[in-house]
Amino acid sequence: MRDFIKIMKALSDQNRVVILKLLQQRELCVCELRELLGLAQSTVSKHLKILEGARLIDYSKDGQWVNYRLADSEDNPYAAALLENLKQWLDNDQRVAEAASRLPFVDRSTLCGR
Amino acid sequence: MRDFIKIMKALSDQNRVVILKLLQQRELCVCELRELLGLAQSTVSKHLKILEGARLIDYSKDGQWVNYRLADSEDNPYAAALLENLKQWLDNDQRVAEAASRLPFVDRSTLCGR
DNA sequence: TTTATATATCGCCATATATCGATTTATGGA
DNA sequence: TCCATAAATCGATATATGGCGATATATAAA
Repeated sequence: MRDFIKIMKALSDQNRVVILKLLQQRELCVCELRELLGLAQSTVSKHLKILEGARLIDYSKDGQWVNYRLADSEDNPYAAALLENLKQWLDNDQRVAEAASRLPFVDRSTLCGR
Repeated sequence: MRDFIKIMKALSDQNRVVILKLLQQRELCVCELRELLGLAQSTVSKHLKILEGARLIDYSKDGQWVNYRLADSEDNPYAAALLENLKQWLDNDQRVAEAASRLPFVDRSTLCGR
């Protein structure tokens, strides 16, 4: 039950759902997500922590960046089912579509560093 | 998105999930749920209102009782998917199993007035 | 019509959550 | 070694949520 509730809570916030929808397209670092969501960096980090705690996303470090991606949730039926469902859902949502449309133009090297 | 979030929020509480699992067995009135959950009547009503707002449950009046049941969510893909998933999930959860085991012995006519 | 009872609503409180700015930590480059 | 920068953590605040008891509403029975 605890795992299930954790996933439901993680999915109970619009910004976190948008993050998952964006990660369906490609891996993203925190600064790219910050730009796409228009939130403070600390807020994005906190959201990512919650998604990670629910085992909906994973990350790997790439130098100074941390790349986040959808979790490979073989051993996690709730996460697997919801992530699968989410692939079909919400593509036409205003906020998702708006952020996704800007995704191709977001690039960490122009955004962050020099 | 709003509908989706509403469903996720509705499913983000253990007691509400237990209610849905119990309603998989049969229709239940508020006083039966109050007994099975061990919560105040007003609290149960509030939970039911939230589940109803997410269109996960429906009700019909039967005299002084109000019978709640799982929603017939044909036109509601999010609710349909989650309710379907929930049928497979959480049967072995401690709280769900405990409440479900008492379900056969709960009867509105003994519970509520005589 | 009065009374009893099942349910809904209201008001309150304690806790949880979303957000931000400031600070800390970690990594890469000078 | 020192500095710049990406990300994490901390601290504060405003809002949301879950719980209860008290009250209001609706229905059935007397």
